[in-house]
Amino acid sequence: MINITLPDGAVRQYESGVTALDIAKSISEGLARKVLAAKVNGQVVDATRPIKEDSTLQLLTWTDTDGKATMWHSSAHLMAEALEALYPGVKFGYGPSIETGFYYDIDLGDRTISDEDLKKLEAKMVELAKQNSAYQRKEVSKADALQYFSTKGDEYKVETINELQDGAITFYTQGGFTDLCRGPHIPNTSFIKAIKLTNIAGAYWRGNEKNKMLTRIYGVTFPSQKELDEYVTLIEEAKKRDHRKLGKELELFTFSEKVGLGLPLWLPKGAMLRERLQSFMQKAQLESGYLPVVTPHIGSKQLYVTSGHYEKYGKDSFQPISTPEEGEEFLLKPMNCPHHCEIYKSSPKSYKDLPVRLAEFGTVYRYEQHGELHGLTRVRGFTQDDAHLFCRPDQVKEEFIKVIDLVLYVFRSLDFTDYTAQISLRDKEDRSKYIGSDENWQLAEQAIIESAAEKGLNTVVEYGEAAFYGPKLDFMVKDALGRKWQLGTIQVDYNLPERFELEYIGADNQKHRPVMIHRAPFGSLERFVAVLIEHCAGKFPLWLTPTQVKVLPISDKSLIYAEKVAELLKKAEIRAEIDDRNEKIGKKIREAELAKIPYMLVLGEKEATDGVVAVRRQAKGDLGTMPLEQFIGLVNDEVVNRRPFE
RNA sequence: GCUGUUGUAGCUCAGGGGUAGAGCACUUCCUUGGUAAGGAAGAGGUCGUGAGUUCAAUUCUCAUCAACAGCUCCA
Repeated sequence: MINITLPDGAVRQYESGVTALDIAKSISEGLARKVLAAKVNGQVVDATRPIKEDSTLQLLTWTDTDGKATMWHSSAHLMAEALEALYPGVKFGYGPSIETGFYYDIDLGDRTISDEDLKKLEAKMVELAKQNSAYQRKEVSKADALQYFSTKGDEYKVETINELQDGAITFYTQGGFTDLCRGPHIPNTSFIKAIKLTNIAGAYWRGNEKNKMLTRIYGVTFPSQKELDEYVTLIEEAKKRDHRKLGKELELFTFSEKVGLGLPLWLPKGAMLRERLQSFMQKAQLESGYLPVVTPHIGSKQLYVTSGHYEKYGKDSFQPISTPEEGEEFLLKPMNCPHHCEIYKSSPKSYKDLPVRLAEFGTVYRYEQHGELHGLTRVRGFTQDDAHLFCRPDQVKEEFIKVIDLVLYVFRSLDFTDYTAQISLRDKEDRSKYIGSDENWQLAEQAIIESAAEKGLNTVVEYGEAAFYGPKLDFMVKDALGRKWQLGTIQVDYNLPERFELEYIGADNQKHRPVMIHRAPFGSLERFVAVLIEHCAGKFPLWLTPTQVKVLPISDKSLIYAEKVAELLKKAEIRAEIDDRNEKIGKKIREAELAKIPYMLVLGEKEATDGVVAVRRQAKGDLGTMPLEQFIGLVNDEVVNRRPFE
């Protein structure tokens, strides 16, 4: 007999060799019907694997992330089975589960597959799922594994097996399909009730652009049709939040082929929104001891040779522009830090002067590959809320923590709660991508890790995500469609001070090297606005929104009163507009609602007579009448406290 | 940059070998209307661009540009 400890702490006894599924059945049949996989001693395994020693056990169902992942991974196998049935000879790459759903990379040879084919494939999957095929695990020797896939002619699997250790290779078979797989899998295909294949895309074999491009089919499955319907609704809602769509509708920004790809044009409403964000940041920075600086949009090529940017990105950047006579070369600035280093150097510094915090909304230009451009989130010209802190080594941590505080203050002020703090470190294998000594990197990494820990940040570590001159603490958020973007970033840098030979005179009257902290809480204004739009679905908080109040006279008869009200609102520094068109009130309201104007004042003869305003709140409706002063007080309160829209 | 899909009016989209259509927006007139679309008339497009096939191309073919999805990249 063995002891099984359940999540609630209860310990039950079972025969050795019992499976998680057996245990589930012993608890209740209903539970057993829902079990997708099991976590035994912290490891996710098949619910049908025998347990032979005392263990802790958690039964995984659809509500567990690992349960979903197992189901989706099994769904990838089901899709592979369907593919093989419909397209004999198809070869398979990788087929993992992802955050929502799964994909499988396949090689169809000369054939192509279209969106219409996905319907057939879905139908085949449904048909196969109904056969209740069990997912059967089998341990195989490396030789046998190679033999199987060589015979089958699947070179991708052969390549994968060649890199595996003998003795650690398993196959899973369901129905007539066998795949190389570590597992785990759901007990059988009947759990997969609703299937949606979402899209087809190309993907390089093993993610390397030098390799052959395979066809990737994405899909998602659910335990019932109801959940699939909910998912479809969710996707539709997300699409409505897309900042590219809302940016157009709300007249915030536009693009022009003639101006150039990835070069956003800010329309008046968007520009004003941007300016408000800038003033907000400037105020916060002034309070935190930052000093403003302004630098030009171009800099001598030599500047970037010194910084190392030229060597690293020179050929993948906009190429230098040169003077007509002398042929001097200048680069559009891709970074503000070299300029700021030169500002630091413009006067000798004492240890008493540090830290020096130089801030600039610096517009930078980077060549991004054509296929990378994406709305405002990935552009070729953008403005960073950049600053560089030059400090003594003993000040690094304190400064770093203050910057974290600032970033968190910004996020809080804008109601951003869903973000992750990512510690971006060097690639473990390839160190050639980075400049500077190991010692400096270790110091920088340590400063970041310690500061993040001290602030109690929830962090994830990502290797290979560091900048070439130093590690970063990146604040990541997701867009409406679940794509992850880096917003704020804080970087510790021991390398640029060396390259620029930055110095200060210490208390010992000797020259010392300062440490630099690069930081941008918004990251770029473009990306930040994009994410903000999606975050609030275009319903900006009152302090940011372009038009705060729309004054709606019911007819010409109340026009004079309405104009007076609009005038008084403007005097109170409230962004008010009047809709004096010859239209019915219903239409004016509808349009203001669709434009997501937070407040509407409906003014007719009654209000004019009583000297009050009838207030309507976007999406909420009529709030009744009140004196204008009271309404102004309401608006000011909402603005001062930076309340979110709802 | 790579693979795939798409490109028709300011916007959203229909159509299809014989030189184009809807809704919204816009203009004018009528209407002075009380909390999400009042009525009528009108204006607006060489169907992304360039070639080819054809008596004839916006429609078919090719190239090119751009957008979208994914991959790769991201100081």
